[in-house]
Amino acid sequence: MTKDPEDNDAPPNQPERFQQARAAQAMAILEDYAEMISDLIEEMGEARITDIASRMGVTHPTATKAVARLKREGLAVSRPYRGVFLTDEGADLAERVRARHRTVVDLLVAVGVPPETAEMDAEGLEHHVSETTLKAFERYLDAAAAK
Amino acid sequence: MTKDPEDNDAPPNQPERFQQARAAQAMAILEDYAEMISDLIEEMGEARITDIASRMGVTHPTATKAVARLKREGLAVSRPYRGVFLTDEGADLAERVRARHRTVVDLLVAVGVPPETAEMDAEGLEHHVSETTLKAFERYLDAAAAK
DNA sequence: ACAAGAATGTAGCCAAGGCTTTAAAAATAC
DNA sequence: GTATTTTTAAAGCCTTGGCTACATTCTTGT
Repeated sequence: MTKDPEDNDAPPNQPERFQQARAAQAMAILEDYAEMISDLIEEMGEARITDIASRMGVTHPTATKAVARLKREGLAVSRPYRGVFLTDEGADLAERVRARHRTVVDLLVAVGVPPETAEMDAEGLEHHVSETTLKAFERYLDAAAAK
Repeated sequence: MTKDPEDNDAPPNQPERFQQARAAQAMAILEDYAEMISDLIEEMGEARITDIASRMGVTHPTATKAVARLKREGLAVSRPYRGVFLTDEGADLAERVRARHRTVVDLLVAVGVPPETAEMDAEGLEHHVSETTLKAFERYLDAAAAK
């Protein structure tokens, strides 16, 4: 065992890595709700709290709180007893999230993950895929398609 | 806009997908701490609260609480003012996490992600990679190596 | 028109995972 | 052997994101 304090071969940026992973996690829920609201509006013309909750697998009060956070962040608007709508910024976010989700699923499938599993895992994975990695995924998929 | 309640083309398992992503998240921090403790023991012969905290990028009280959770889950043991050690179960977990981390980084690099970015993203991604997906990654890497 | 049921909102609880501040114990230095 | 410094612990606060229970408001059926 090396108890020598000199022998420190941990990457110096390791704390930042974890901090960044935590930051990504903080965005994750907002992203999920924004995308869900966007989906619901597209499919049913409006996003009701009840529908959001049931699709997210949470109770209505939880959905209400999440929507409150979205509103606080300027991503959504709503009036009491009415549906929830996205601001331009929120709609933008939802669109980016949706595109990223597709890319992640496609990449997983491309490397041999069963589609059903790819869908499952992408739900958690997508929030931690950086811009750089996303670009790399797109390039890989393009190359594979052109093969 | 389709307000027809019949038109419900959401996958019925969508709530489960989100619930599973949330469950994975709950394990994530335990996994990170277990792996970190394992790293420190290997590198320095013991894992001290101070070192754990500084590498995780948190304050010591936060690290202490995390260790308390690990102990509660039967993954670690420690006595006051002594280092932290992993139980067999904890060591097992750490080893699995470490292996998975390597596989994820390797796969990212294999599809064209810059190594530094791969390290970064893997920190968040790894916790959401299912067994099935991990196996697929391994097969892909084997195939690429044998090419 | 109004009663019943469904949807939404509000209040309050809990655990997790951060933080700061303060206290005690251990290790070290003199 | 004592004093100082470092490490650990303890207490208490905050936010997030779940929950249940209860109150209110809409909507709908008759």
